[in-house]
Amino acid sequence: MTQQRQVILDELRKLDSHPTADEIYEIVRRRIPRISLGTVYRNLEFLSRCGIIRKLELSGSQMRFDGFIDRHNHIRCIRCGRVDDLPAEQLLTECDRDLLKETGYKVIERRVEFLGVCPNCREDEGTESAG
Amino acid sequence: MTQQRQVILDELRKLDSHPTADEIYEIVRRRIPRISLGTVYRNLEFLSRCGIIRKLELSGSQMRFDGFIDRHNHIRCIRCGRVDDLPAEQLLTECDRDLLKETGYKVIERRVEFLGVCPNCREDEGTESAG
DNA sequence: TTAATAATAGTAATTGTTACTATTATTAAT
DNA sequence: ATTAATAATAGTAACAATTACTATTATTAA
Ligand SMILES: [Mn+2]
Ligand SMILES: [Mn+2]
Ligand SMILES: [Zn+2]
Ligand SMILES: [Zn+2]
Repeated sequence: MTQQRQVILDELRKLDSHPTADEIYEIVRRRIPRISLGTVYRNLEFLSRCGIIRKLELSGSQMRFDGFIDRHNHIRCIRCGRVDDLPAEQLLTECDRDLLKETGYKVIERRVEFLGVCPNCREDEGTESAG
Repeated sequence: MTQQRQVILDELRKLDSHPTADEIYEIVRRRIPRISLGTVYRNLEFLSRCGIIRKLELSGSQMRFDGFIDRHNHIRCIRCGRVDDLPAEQLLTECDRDLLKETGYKVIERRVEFLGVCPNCREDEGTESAG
């Protein structure tokens, strides 16, 4: 834990706004004015690989980061881009109404993406030493 | 409908692979060798704005395009990046097993993102002329 | 202290995408 | 046909997010 890494982690944990790397850079700069953007990216990558933070690969191009690693989903505003947490397993149609009450968000759309291993790749795994 | 636009649409509709703009460019080039990547991007944008194709903003950075606009979700291979269709409303935990049978995909993770309008933006809408 | 290791700052390179511009194609009016 | 107006193109430049590179600085282990 270098000073830079610690400050990045500290500042990220203060936020519930799921900032981009650039936003974190601007915040950390107040405490470490000479830190470089590369260091921010490198440490965010490091921390998320260690499972200390979460890297959110939401739709849209920019990566966002989350200081809280408990299992939860997210909701994004299609107007301003803001990303908020979603109470754990609040899901699907029947929840849209509850969500309005609980978070104030009017749900317009839901995106569900499954991640898995395709048949081809599963075959490859079988072929290898010990998938 | 220019020739370029038509060929882009034709080729996209031949595929079920949800190609990136670059992949479409490479394919269309075989029929129109002098087409430019800019034209491909411009027409994909145009076609998806018209609702003729779908632009998929899945997690991960690159945009993908879908010639089929009926409502369906997608599944991506975490190994090779391949994106496949998902039978319409197959959803969540109990489905993982069925998905394995139906698509051959071993589900590792699910990502659900809600899109909506945040409380702030909803307030703004109220303030404006006619939301 | 010196050598080995690791992380950094600063910058350059890469990548996906969009914007710009001069040229070419299409249409409508003469 | 000839012209003018419009739209789309090819090619290139600009852009923004991210990653890679490199010389320097900090840390640790002999
Ligand atoms: Mn969160
Ligand atoms: Mn599809
Ligand atoms: Zn908003
Ligand atoms: Zn695969």
